Parts: sequence; C-alpha cells; structure tokens
Amino acid sequence: MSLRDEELRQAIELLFFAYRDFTGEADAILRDYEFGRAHHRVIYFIGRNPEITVTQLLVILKITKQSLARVLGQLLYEGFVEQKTDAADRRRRLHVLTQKGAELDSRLTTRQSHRIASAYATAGSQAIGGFRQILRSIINQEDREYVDSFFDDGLGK
Amino acid sequence: MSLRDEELRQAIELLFFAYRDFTGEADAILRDYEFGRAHHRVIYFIGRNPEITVTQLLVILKITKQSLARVLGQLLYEGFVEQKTDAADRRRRLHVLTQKGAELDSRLTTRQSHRIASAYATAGSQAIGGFRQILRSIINQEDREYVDSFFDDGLGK
DNA sequence: AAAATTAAGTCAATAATACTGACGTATTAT
DNA sequence: ATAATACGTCAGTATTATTGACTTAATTTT
Repeated sequence: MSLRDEELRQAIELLFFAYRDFTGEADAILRDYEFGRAHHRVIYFIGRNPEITVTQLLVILKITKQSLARVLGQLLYEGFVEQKTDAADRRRRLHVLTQKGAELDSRLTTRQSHRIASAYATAGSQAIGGFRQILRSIINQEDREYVDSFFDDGLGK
Repeated sequence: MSLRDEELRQAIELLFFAYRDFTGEADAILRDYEFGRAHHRVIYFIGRNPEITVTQLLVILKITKQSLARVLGQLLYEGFVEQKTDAADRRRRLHVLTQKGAELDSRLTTRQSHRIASAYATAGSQAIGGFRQILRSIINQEDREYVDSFFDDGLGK
C-alpha cells in the first residue's frame, strides 16, 4: 500500500470513529426519552432553523416523508415541537421547538459542542480552519449551499 | 446565540453533512450487491487488518455479536471473506478478504479516497494536519489507540 | 486433571430507522 | 377551471441493530 493510500485510509477511519463517538454521547441521552438519532436530527434542525417547513426538513435530512412523519409525529405529540400554519401560505406548517424541545436540544447540543470545543481548544485557529475547509470540501455541492448560508453571514440567521 | 455557539453549531453540521455525503457514495455501490453499510464496515476492517478475529472486529465496530454474525455470515457465504483457524489458538477464526472481497473493498475505498483526495488537493499540508488533529481529538480515548496504531508507524501494517 | 475462562456460533424475540408507492385533501398558482 | 404544491396518511417491507440466553470447542488457571 502506498503512502498516499495509507494517508487516505487514515482519513476514512478518522471520519468513521469521530462521527461514531461524536454521535454516541447524544444517543445515550436520547435513550432516556426513547428517542433515536432521527429524533435528534429533527430537533436539531428545527432548533437551528425556526419556522422550518416539512418540505425544507425533507430536503435537509434527505429522508422520506414517511420516515419524517413518524418521528415528527412523536415529537409533536409529546410536546417537543409545535406546529403552526403559515399565514402567508396556509398549506405550509411552520415548526418551532417548545421550551421542552429547546431544553432537550440544548442538552444534546451542549454535549456535542463540548466535544468540539475541547478539540478546538488544543488546536490553533489554523488547524480549525483546515478542519472546516476540508470537511466543507467533502460535502456534496448541493449540501454545501446550506452550510455556506451559515458560513457567509457569520452569525447565521 | 453567541459567536462561539454559532461556530460550534457549524462544526456539528459540517460533520453531519460530510459524513452523510461521504458514506452516501459507497452506499449506492453496495445496493448493487444487496449489502448495507454494515457489510461495508466489515469488509473495510478485514481489508485493513488481515487475519482479524471475530472478537477484534466486535471491539472495533462496537456492534453486538448477533449483528456481526448476520453480516459476516453473508460475506462468508457469498465468498467475499474467508475464514481460517488460527494455528496458534484453534478457537480463533482469522478473517481475510478473498479476491472478490478485495475487489469490492477497493471499489468502495477508491471512491471514498477520491473524495478525500480532492479535498486534500485544494488544501495545504497545514489544513490537512488541522483536519487530522481535530478529528483525532473528537475521537474517544479508547478508539484513539486504534487510530494511533496506524499514525505512529507511518505506513501501518 | 479439574475448573474456569475465552472464542466463536447460534437461538428467539424485539426495536428503530428507513424504504417504495400510492392516495386524499386543502391551498395556491397558472 | 386546471394544474401544481404542501401536507398527511395508508399498507407492506427491509435493514440494521438490540437483549439475553445457551452450546461447543479450545485454552488457561488452579
């Protein structure tokens, strides 16, 4: 195996282990609520994009409507998410986190943020820039647009 | 939301999208074989660690024996993986890829490597270093040992 | 040599997450 | 009026994973 292949295999493994450990901590919290990773993603993206519609969630999450329906239905029923009709287009349902939902989002995100923050803390701003740049390059063009929407205007929405 | 929170949320999203798109391409190939991501991981780690035992696979993959049994059984049955008894300890089964398995591994890994290679190509060695350093920090202590075993001796095994 | 441990394989029952494909209804756009 | 969009829901299925228990074979410990 060439040095180059070895380098690339290492990157593959770094991504595998980092992603697994990164999500593992949140998974453990979710078990208390009898939620899975799918619930986490829905909560996360509603928290990140208040008043997001069903269609927008489907685009971001790239899951089928049926998968989303199950998860979103539970979150609505259990009061983590609230739905309201868009006054401008009454076909649309706008989704926001309730206080309960925001608390869970915060609990989950805090853990993951700490993990990132610790990694950032021991690294310089150059390393952080490299991390971000390379991850961004790995992402498909289509998804990059979403990511960039936060990158561009700094503080996001 | 503070600038710091925004920065950390961006990192969370970078990881989410990068990992999804990174695995998505391989998933598409696997569908042709009626295999899932679990099969990919088993093939990958057998390819990376020839003569690996069942127990070692369980430690790396952190799945249950039953989950592994199903996937590994299929791979053995369909001739992607071969098993031989360890002469030194005849309880152990050593696993290696067959030529067929090595070909699939190569097909999958080549795609993912290209994605990484493109990302690396436009970045400098500093950025690559930052990427690796931060991903490594995100990984749990226990798993870091495995990753480091390849880092340390440069070319690995 | 007997007892304990380890490695592997297998059983049954279950859960979470996702899929395909279709259909109905309300609302908005053409 | 007709077409398109947004949402919700149906039925049926697949994949990946879980827990917990048990057996067999081989090795290590006492």
